[in-house]
Amino acid sequence: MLQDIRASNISNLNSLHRRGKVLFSEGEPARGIYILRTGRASVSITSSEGKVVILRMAEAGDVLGLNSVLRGCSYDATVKTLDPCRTDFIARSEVIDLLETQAGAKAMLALLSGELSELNNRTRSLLLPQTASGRLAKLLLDWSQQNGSNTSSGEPIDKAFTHEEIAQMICSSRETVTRLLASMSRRQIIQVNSGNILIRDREALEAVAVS
Amino acid sequence: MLQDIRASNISNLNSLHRRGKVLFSEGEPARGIYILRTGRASVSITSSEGKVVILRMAEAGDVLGLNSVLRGCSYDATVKTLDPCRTDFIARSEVIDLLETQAGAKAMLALLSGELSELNNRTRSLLLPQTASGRLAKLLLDWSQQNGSNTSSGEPIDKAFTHEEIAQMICSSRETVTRLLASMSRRQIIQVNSGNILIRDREALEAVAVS
DNA sequence: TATAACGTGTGACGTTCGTCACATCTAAAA
DNA sequence: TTTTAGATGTGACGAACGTCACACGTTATA
Repeated sequence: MLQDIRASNISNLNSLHRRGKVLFSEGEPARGIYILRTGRASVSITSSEGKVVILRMAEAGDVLGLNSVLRGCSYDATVKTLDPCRTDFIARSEVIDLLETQAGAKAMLALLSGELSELNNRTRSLLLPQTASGRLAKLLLDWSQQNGSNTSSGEPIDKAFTHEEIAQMICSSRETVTRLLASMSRRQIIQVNSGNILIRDREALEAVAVS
Repeated sequence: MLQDIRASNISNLNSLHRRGKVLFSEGEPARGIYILRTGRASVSITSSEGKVVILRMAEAGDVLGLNSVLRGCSYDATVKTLDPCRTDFIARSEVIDLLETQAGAKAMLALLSGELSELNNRTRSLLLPQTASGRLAKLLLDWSQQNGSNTSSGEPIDKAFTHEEIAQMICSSRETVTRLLASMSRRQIIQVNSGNILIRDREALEAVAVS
């Protein structure tokens, strides 16, 4: 696997980044790939007027920028750390070399395949629900599935994001997120604690998600 | 290249389809890939309530369903022909065999890479503009770029889609598309003829696209 | 030619939600 | 502790647009 690069003889650059560091921005020539070792990072796109949409949250083990590097073009998204992060970096030329090995090519195929599936899911979650409440409900359900994958609705979601960040994930505004979370709380569908969210009525949340 | 499969010894199934035929639907187990030889087809996703979003228009040479086949899961989109179409079909088992060859793996890598880039672009076009007019303007500009890639704005766009189809491409409603096209016509930005659209004022259209 | 079936044009209306404005609350820095 | 920056809560307002309803045009199919 490409992520196990430390075991190989590829020269990689290990770095530590503070919270909020931009690893690379949309439009910069793709100089190489980053492998996230610890911490989380957001993968987002930005419009010329500054609107931001977060496409996915990267976690430890994720490879960032691979497709842009393979295509030899500019990065097609911006990656910003949400926590202090440790990363490995592999320069473009070495990635291209890896492409010639059977194992390397297959590893990259698996990575791109995974990225494609994930982007497909995100696209579906963002484009199909017509309302902001639908997108928010879907996001919460996705989170609860990733978290403890128990069917029991007892597990709280410990994703600690600001309303602003959530808004960017569901293509909405900060105020709308505040209002929707408050409304769902009032209706006993969820319970918002400091630092986590608990789903109290999964049926109701699923009903909102399809609206 | 995978698309040149006719030259190889892979057993492929060549078929003719009428306009409107569904090659495969979201959720069906991925039995194999389709290679579009002639005609166009829409790649779309559907919500449980019937809302349809067209993610891309496939054209001759495009390979459909590859990622789902590689992952061994269900198709993640629905493909419907817009014209009478001729297709080749390659069963999953043969695709998996191809994966073991260096050339096959690299060809698939290139295909997935292209798909990922395209989906990224579509995502950007659909999620970043906050208004329907912005998304429509962006769609028209994309079309004019694909068409005659001349910078001269004289080339008409000969895509013949119904307002309903355009609405599904820009996540809007049929009525809104009708109204927006009429409005842009009135403002001398475009000229709508039967079967094609001419961009008369590219500057203005670009201004609408970023709004 | 008749008659659907489908695409298009347009008015009226209400909901959703983005935006502005400001208050309050929390937590980090000084 | 005080200060300050960021996060959250909430009201008011209006633009955008989805939906319903129906008229009109234009191809196909009988």
